[in-house]
Amino acid sequence: MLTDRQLLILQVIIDDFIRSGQPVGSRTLSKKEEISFSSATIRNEMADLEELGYIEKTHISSGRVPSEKGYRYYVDHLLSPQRLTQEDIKKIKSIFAERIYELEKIVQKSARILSDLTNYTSIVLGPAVKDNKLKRIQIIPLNKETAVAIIVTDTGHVENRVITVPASVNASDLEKMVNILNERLLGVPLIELKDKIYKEVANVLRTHIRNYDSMLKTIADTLDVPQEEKMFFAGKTNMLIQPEFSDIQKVRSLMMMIEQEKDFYRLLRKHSKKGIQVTIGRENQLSGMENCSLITATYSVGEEQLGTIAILGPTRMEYSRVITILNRVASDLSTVLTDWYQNN
Amino acid sequence: MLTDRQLLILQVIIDDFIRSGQPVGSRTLSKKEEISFSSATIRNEMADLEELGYIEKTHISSGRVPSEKGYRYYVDHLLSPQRLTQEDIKKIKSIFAERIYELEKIVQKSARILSDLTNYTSIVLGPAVKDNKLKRIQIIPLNKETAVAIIVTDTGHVENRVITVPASVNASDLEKMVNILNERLLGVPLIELKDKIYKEVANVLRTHIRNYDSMLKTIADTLDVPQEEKMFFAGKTNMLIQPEFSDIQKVRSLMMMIEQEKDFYRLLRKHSKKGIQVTIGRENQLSGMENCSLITATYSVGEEQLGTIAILGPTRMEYSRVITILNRVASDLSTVLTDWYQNN
DNA sequence: GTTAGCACTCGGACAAATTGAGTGCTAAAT
DNA sequence: ATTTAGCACTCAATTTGTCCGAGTGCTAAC
Repeated sequence: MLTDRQLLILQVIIDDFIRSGQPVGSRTLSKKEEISFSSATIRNEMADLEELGYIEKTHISSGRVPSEKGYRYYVDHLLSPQRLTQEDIKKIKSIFAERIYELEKIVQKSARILSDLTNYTSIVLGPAVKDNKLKRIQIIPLNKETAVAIIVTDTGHVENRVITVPASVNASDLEKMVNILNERLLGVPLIELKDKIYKEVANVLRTHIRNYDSMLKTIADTLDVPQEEKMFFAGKTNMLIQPEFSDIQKVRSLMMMIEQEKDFYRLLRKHSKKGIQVTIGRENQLSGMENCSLITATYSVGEEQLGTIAILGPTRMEYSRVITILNRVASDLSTVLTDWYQNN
Repeated sequence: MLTDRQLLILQVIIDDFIRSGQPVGSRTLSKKEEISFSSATIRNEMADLEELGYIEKTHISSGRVPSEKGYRYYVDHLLSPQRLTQEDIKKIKSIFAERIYELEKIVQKSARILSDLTNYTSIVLGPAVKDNKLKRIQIIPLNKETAVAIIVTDTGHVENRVITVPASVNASDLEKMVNILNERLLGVPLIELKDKIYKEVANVLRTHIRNYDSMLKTIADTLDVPQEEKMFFAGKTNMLIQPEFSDIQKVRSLMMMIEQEKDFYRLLRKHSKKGIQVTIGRENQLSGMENCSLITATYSVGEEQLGTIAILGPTRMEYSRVITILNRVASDLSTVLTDWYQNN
C-alpha cells in the first residue's frame, strides 16, 4: 500500500521525532543523508501520508508528528533492531549478581534496573502465588481468641493472616487439624486449596475433630489466598522529565491512574501473551494513558509463564531500545529462574 | 515584641493567604470585619512586619505573603482552634469500623483517610517491629539446601526469610534447635534476639546439637530483623492540585524525594517527640521540601509510643485544620490500639 | 497616632508587529 | 510522468508597546 519512499519518509520522521520531540518539517528531512530528494517532493509524500493517517500536523503550517496509527505501523514494520551497549549488558547482569533467595527480591530489582536503563517507568508483575504449591500450613495461637495462620509454598513464599479461633476449639484440636491439613494438602497449588478442603478434607476432619465445622470456614477462607500478582513499580518520577508531561494536568491524570493501581493492573493482565506486546496511546483504553505507550514482555520457568515485565513511557518512546532491553531481561530472567526452580 | 495590632494583622494576612493563595494587600485587609483602621495604617504596620521578617513581598508593589518566620509564629502563637465537622468525625470513625486483625491494615487505612480528609499527602509510620516480642520461631525446610525461617510476634506480625541450611545439618537437628530457640527466646523483644542468642542460647545449643556453629550465624542473622518501621503513603498525587506545584520542576524534586524514601524516613524520625510537631519549608532541611510543611503526631499504646502519623502539604497549608485532625486520629488510634493490645 | 491623598512601581492582560518554520500549489525542468 | 523550484500563504512564538489595577511609601493634614 505504501511505496518504499513513503515508508522511508515515515521511518525517518518517526525516528527524528522520537529523538527530538519536535515536529519534523520537509526541510529538515531533505537534509538527512538517507534522503536524496527535495523538500517539495517530501511535502507531496507527507501530504499523502497524512491523508492515510500515519502522520499529523500540530497546526496548519507545522511540521508533522507521528499519529498513533503511524507509531503502530512503525512498531509493526519499521523497527530498526538495536544492539545493547556493554554498559547496558553489565547493568542487566547486575540483576543476577547476588544469590537468589527470594523471588520477590529479584523481581523488584529487575524493575529498578529497567527504569534505570530506559529512563521510563517500569512495572513488573511478580509470579502469581496461586500457582505455588503448598509446602506447609502452620497455625500459631496468639491468645485465647486469635491465632496466626501461615502458609509456606514450595518457592519459599510465605502468606499469613490473623484468624479468630472459636473458644470451643482447644489447642490439641488445632494441632490435630493442622496435621491433617498438612498431610492431605501437601503439594496442592494454592488456588485449588479451598476447593480441595471442602471436597476432600472436610470428611476426614469430621471424623477426627470435635467442632470441626466451626473452624472449617475460617480455615478455608484463610487458605483462599489472593489471586493477584504483586505489582512493583520503579522510576515513577521518570515520566516527569519527558517534555510531553510539562503540562501538570497530564502528569496528574497519569499519576492518579498509577496510584490507583487497579485499572493499571487490569491493563497489564491483558498483556499476558507471550513475547513482546506494545500498546500505543489510546489503544490502552485508559484515561491518563492517552500520551503513553506500554511495552511488555513475559518471563517464564520452562514452559510456564510466571509474570510480566513492562515499560511505561510516552508514546514518543524509544520503542526499539526498550523492546531490545525487555527481550533481554525477560530471557535472562527466565533462564535464571528456570535454573533456580530446578534446584528447588 | 509585636503589638496586638500587628499580631492581628499578621494573623489575618496568613489566614487570608492560606485560603486564597494570593498575596494580600492593605486594601483587602482594611475591608475585613476584624479590622477597623485604614489601609494606610495597615501599610505602615505591614512595613514593620516586613522589616521584622514575618511577611514578604513577591515583587516591589505586590501584596504580602507570609515568610517562613511568619508561618512559624502563626503556628506557635496564632492558631485559631478548629472544630471538626460531623462528616470529618464520621470519616475518622470509619477507620475503626472493621474488626482489627492486623496492625498494618489499620495503619494503612489511617493514611488513606487522612489524605482524603485533608487533600494533602499523608504518611504513616507503622509500629516498629523491633519492640514486638517473640511468639514463635519456625524453620520449614524447602529442599536439601534451603529452608524458610519464620518469626511470629505477639502482635501477630510475621517475618520470614529464606536461608541456606548446611548439608551437615539434618532435619532432626534442625527441629531440636528450633525447639531450644523457642524455649529460650519466648517473649524476648525482637531487637534483643540476636544478642541473646550469642550470649545465652549459644551455650545450650552447643551441648545439644552437632554442628551447632555452622547454623548459629545463619540463625542469628535471620533473627536480626529490620529495625525500620514501614512507611505508608497515601494521596501522593494530592500535592499536584496545589497551585504552588504548577511548576513541574518543583513537582519533580518533591516526587523524587518522596520516591527515594530514605531521606524522608530520616526526616520523619526526627519528629518522634510526643504531641504535634510542625516543620515549615526549609526547616525540613531537605531539598524538594522548600515549599512544604510537615506536621506529625504520634500514637501510642499505653505509655509506649508506637508510631507516627503525618501530613505533608505546601507551606501554605491549613495548619489549624490539619493539626486538629491529626490530634484526633492519633488519639483515637491510640485508644483503639491500647484496647486491642490489652486483649492480646 | 491615624488617615487621606498622591506619586510611583510592577505584573498581567492585551494587541500589534515581526520572524521563522512550515505548508500547498503551480509551472517549469527532467 | 516525476520531480523540483518558486511563491504565496499560514500559524506559533516572540517581541514590543500600552494600559490598567492593585499595591506601595511618603507626606501633610487631622
